[in-house]
Amino acid sequence: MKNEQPSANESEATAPRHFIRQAIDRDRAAGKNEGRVITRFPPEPNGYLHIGHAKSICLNFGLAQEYGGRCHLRYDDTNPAAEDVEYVDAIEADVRWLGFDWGEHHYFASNYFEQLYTYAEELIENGKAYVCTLSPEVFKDYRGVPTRPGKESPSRNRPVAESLDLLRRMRSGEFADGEYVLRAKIDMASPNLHMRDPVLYRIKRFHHHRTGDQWCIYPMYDFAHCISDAIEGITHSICTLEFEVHRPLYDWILDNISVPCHPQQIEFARLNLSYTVMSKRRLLQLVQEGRVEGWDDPRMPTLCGMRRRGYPPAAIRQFCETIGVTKFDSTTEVELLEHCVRTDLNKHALRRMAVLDPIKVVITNFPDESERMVNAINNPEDEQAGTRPMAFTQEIYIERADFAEEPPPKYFRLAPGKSVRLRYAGFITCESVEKDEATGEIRALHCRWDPPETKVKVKATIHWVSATQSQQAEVRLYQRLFTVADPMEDKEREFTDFLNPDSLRVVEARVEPTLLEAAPGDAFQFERTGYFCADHKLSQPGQPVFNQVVALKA
RNA sequence: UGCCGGAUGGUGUAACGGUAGCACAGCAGACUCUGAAUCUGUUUGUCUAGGUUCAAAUCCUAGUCCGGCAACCA
Repeated sequence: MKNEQPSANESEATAPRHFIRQAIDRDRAAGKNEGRVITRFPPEPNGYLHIGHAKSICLNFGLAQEYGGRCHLRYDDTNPAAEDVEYVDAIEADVRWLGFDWGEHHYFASNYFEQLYTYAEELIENGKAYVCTLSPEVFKDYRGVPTRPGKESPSRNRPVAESLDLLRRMRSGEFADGEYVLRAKIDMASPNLHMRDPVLYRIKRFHHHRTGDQWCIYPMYDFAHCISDAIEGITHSICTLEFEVHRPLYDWILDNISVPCHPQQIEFARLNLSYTVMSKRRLLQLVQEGRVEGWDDPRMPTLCGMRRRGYPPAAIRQFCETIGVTKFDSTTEVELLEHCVRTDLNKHALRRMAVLDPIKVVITNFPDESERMVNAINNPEDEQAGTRPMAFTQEIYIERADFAEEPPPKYFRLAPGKSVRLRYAGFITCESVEKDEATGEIRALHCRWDPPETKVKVKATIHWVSATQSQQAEVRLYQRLFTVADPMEDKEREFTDFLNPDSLRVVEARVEPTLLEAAPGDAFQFERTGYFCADHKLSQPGQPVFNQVVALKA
């Protein structure tokens, strides 16, 4: 399937003026940054991107596009203990797949290590930072708690020259991990814990995926992030709510060093989705415990999972626009995401017939060996998609659920003595039921056939495939990964207790022969059943495996 | 019990002193060679209490409830 780029008016058409757009409008009206809008998407390469990241990606890249600016892709790779190059490539593939392009603007915080270090020395020289010798345990004690102020470190008034010397020796590898840290000199009595002389650099002997063993000291997020933003000339540094309390520190650092500009940090609420979990830690746990088949398992809320599942990127973008941007911590119902997926696929997916749980129907008045070609419409939403021929034969398969021996009230489909229309192929009336004598299981239905021209009044049309011409294909049916809307709600139990044991069901379906030519990623609507997509991992040439993207509405 | 943020139907959002709107979900109906799509109708909402005003979701005061913050993580 083609990955169409998001058009500029894709978001503008329905764009509500959420508070970040309003802030940017105000800045531009006031002539701030000469009206430029430069944003950034700053993932840490320590896990795979999920639908929550998509919200941030669409926001940052979308805003840049909307205002004629640009968005940088920058890795926040300041903690080599957690990060790996494996994730870098995966992140890029996901952002591209979503439809966004960073152009030349591809950066790593680690590219700035030398500059960052220079700013650290500047801070010391200005008396705004010092090297502290407190051990981690004592350090914690000195920090105090939210309701009680902290205590000043004995190192706080260390002479500038001494701190400078110590920092240089930290860098040169003279000390053991954790022996010294560089701290900002702010206010140990601040009600904001992050302002109580926060750590700026720590000694950490870890091989970095980009800088190798060049460094044994690494900057903390708070120090690296704001300066990286300033170096890149970011105008609006958009992040999630939990960084709100970091904003005073973000501003303090930039106010106390000679950076070229001072970006503005703006926080918004991260996405929560019902019937799933969204933290990297828990997603990793599902993978490691083998609860799913990997990060890209189609049941995962990861972008690679959704890609395999067959979610169109345009649907995810539409979803991200629809949910809006606020500072209110909320949970969006997964039904809305599914609605966006169906809306997109309804317009674009070719229709095909596939019988997931086949039961044989023998047409009693149809000549043996003979076949009748019918014309099936490929996509009623798109005339350009044309038609295809389908062979109607003496024996066909229909869905087991489309026959009821004792039909309940309001059951419109096939039953003994009752008629239904076969999609594009006339009508059948059930004359007799052939059962296995031992088990009572229905083996086949014997039906009389009437051509399409016949004037018959039926309430239902069902799908079918030729028994002799259809092919076998593996189809994977998915349900929600969890049985409850909020797997984290019950604090007494593990979220894995709520895993849905039926989240994956594999069936052998009978499909139209042309479906065997489906290429990985091709999406179809199996009529009356749902949307399906050829899996790019499990499919073999000529033998596709289909993932259920989403069912049709009941 | 400290600081920061937040509160509009079941859910997500809009309205920025002037008719509480949209989408999803639900329900009912129309249409239909997909019980889909489409179309129509419809149930349900401004956290509470005061105040300002001709007029308050919106401004003010007090409260209630919810989220975040005490990694040498990001």
